[in-house]
Amino acid sequence: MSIAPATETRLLQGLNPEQLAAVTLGPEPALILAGAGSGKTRVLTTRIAWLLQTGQVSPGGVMAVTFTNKAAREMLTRLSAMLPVAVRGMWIGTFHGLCNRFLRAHWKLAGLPQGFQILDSSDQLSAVKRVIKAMGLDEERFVPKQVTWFIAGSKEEGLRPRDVEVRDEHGRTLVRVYEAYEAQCEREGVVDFAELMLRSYELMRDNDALREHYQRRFRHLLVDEFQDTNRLQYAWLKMFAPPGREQAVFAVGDDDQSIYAFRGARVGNMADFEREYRVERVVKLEQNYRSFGNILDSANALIAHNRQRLGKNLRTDAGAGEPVRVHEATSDYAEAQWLLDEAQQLHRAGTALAEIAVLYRSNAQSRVIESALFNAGIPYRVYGGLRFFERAEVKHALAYLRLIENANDDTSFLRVVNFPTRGIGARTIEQLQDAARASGRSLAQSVGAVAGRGGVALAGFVALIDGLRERTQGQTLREIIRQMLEDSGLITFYRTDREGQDRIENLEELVNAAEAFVTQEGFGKDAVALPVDEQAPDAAAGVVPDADTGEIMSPLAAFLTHASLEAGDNQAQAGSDAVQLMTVHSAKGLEFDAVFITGVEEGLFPHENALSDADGLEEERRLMYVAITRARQRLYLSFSQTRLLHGQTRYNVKSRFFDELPEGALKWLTPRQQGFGSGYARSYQEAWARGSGLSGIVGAGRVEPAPVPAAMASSRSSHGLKVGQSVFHTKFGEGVLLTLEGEGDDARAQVNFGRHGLKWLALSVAKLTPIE
DNA sequence: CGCAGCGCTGTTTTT
DNA sequence: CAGCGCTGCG
Repeated sequence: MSIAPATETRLLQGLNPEQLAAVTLGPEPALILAGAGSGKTRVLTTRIAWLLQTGQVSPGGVMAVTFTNKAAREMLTRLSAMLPVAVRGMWIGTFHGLCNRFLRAHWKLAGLPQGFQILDSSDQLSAVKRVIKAMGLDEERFVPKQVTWFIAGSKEEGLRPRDVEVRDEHGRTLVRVYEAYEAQCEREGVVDFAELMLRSYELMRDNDALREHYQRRFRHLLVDEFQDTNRLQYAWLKMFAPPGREQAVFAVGDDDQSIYAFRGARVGNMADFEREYRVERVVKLEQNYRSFGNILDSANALIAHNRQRLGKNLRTDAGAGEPVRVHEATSDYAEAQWLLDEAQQLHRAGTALAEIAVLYRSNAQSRVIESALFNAGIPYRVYGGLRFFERAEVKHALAYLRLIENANDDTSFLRVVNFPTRGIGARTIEQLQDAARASGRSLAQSVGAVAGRGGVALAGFVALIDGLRERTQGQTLREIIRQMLEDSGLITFYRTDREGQDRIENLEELVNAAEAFVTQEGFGKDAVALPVDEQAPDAAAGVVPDADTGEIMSPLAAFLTHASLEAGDNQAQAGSDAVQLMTVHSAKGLEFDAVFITGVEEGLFPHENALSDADGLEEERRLMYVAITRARQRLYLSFSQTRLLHGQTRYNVKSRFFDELPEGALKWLTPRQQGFGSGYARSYQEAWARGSGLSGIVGAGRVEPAPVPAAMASSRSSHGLKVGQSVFHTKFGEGVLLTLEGEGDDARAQVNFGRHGLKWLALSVAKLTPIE
């Protein structure tokens, strides 16, 4: 190794022994179990820098894969801060970004048109809808969303239509839809996200020369968030670096933070990787640099309840710190009010608002909190809303741009053929689609087949697009977009629209985004570097065109690719000092001085839909683990007795996760519930006071009656139970009565028994005793 | 063709 | 409750 030792020393300075071991591992397969806050990104980037600096690999021999653009950017930024390296030759990016790069280079071999465009999820949904319609299927039985899910799921398992196992008629039809969808994408020259992965995988698998070329090229592959990879992504990786070869795969992940099983992530890939690659060194990064002891103790104790683990325990040198504060509220509204007060106090004591995060399990919970913050005039930012390139007006504009690039993009055609309205109605489009279907051509190619007034209007639309294409020939991206905004009538339309001002601003912003895209440093690197794909590689000569040399694709096509691959930030005022509101999922990877985890209730967190199987519960627990480990100094957990959900008051019990946290690390801000139900008496009274619920309460059997307000005594029902009431069951223990149905012997009650779940009980059979 | 009103349905999400 | 998609009317 011909390096200046001084530089190497500087690079490795400050790493702890585990990190150092990971960073300086030899060229062998390695699995790094990186706990939350253990300096994972630092290890990843330092390793790349170290490999480069010590001359073990050249930039062109490095591939580093992440899941999100943000993570990829972060890696690039940190890397270039460490080393004055040309990041140019390195393949650092998201799985999909790298696949795009690969397919742009080898489009011909992959059987794609040169300027193929990428469908985002909403484009894909409308494409599937069209297929379902065209096949004359019932959308009730073949729900477009589910069909889309089926297609993406199949692709992510590596299955083409012919590979999918069919059990019944319904399955057979699904496969036919999948087939037709593929044919349609092919015809229109578009690919969806999963297709990017699958196509790349198949090309590597089937083309020996190409595969050998890339295997020779990439010496070091680094994978971030390995626990989130799906089957196809792992298979893809194995194509670039098969087990038992000399390439070094450096997989970094944390099985305890696997929270995406529901979308196909396979934690099992970690164990498979260890086995298949015969990993000798599993390095655990357990030193945590983020949180204080009580927070980590809570996280460790909680996650210890999961059975399926590789095993890992976080530790810190930071001391115990503050206790984890627990708050019980009477209602979601009260919870929000309390949280607001606490946040204000923190802020007054010097915590920046942006360092305060409010986490929740599902988006529906944000509303109450938002309104509390809004009314108090505290700035906040909600993550996960509509993102820039997903906004309707922006998508309209992009559709025009896509048509300029590719007239056969039917998805885009349908999106804007009558927007702004130009007298092209449903029946005209119907005729056009029939004609297109009959001739197997695109909509744009079929306009001639429609007669009458509709035909004229259609011809006018096609002429508009053609005109735009001709007029913008050779213009800059900025000019193209400006011209399109004018000619399409979008600007004019929104100018007369009541709420059009914001939309016009967004369209202006699109021009800026394009400008930024063109001038940004990375231009020409990712989407734009469009290599020459010289026919099929000459296997005999061993010459394969590589993805890093070649011609430039048009700025417009590059920009459209960028827009699909990176949906942009969500609109909220980034940068300003504001409380951060988000789901636990979107909090992954982030950290804050103070964190509120709200709605820690049975049915919500863990979510009721995840309770049907043990795996579901374990994923919920990992989710809670992720939430807890976001906090640096202060952590709050709160739950509420009642919550307005779907317009109905729900009566909740505190989450079972509280029983899994170390009592010594917690501080209850509200009186701890003693024995059965003391916490519920209040909710019941409140429910009564509000006039919801209401049939009254009678002590049944041996249990003493609750103190019943006089007004209620008159409305007793025969079973003596009411909604919101705490009850005791000999088998399931304490619970809260959610619903009452039927009369007399038919009366049934739905009860939330916390860890035993939601139960329907026949009152004539079940012994339910009210608890005070 | 466009709009108003009705009814249904509610986890988590990146690319 | 609230957002969406579909229907039916003008």
